[in-house]
Amino acid sequence: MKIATFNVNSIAVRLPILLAWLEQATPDVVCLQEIKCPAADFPMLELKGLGYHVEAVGQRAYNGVALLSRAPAQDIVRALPGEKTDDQARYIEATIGDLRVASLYLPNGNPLGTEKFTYKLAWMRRLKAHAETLLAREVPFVLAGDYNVAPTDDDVYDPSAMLDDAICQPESRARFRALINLGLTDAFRVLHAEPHRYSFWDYQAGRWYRDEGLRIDHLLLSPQAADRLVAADIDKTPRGKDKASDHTPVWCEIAA
DNA sequence: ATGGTAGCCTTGCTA
Repeated sequence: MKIATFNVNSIAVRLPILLAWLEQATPDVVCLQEIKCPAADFPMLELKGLGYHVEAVGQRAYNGVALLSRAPAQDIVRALPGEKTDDQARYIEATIGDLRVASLYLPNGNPLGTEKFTYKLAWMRRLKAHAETLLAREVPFVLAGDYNVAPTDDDVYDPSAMLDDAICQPESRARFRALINLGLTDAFRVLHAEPHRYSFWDYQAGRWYRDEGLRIDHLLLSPQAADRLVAADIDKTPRGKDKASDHTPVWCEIAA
């Protein structure tokens, strides 16, 4: 089963690029982030036309996540547990085949010293707690999405330029490592040792043209899913097109 | 050089 994560930065604007990528890459499951629309406005028909079931959690203007899957999604959870007052559309999880799959959009957290960074760290604490719950169920799972964390300086084009960014803070990285230390596997990194492979390039300052990016989109696998990992990579093709997202898809293949 | 660009339903916010 091929599972991908793609922050589209508006599904309305990115639909042509997404459809072209689905036809070329033929993933079985796609975790989308930043759809930036209410679920009712999601372009269901176009995706059903390519053979995908669609489940989305959205809101107006910001955030929003979705799951596309060739097999129907079952037992859907539409929010990250642990905070009833959090109404930001950042999490959806479902059973697809024999896997539990989540599409998550972790808060960016900038600027430092504000409630935005506090919210990011609290969200990461909740994600860890929920991962522990999933591990206790002993069902293979994949937590895929835009983590807004570059795990190490190898995942950053210029660490000195990111010293004051929430994406590279020691606290952000410590909470990401806490997820890994539960026994989760970074699907791309475990198969690719080479540094400076990116999934995001800022629109500004010619970052894409100069390959100055960040690796912040990740697929974290439970031990039972990691045992079945056969391939993973970043597909830069969609980022090079006209009207591209600032992110590009990351994918992994889990043996049946 | 504290800018630059993109998408929001905009005159600023988020990234």
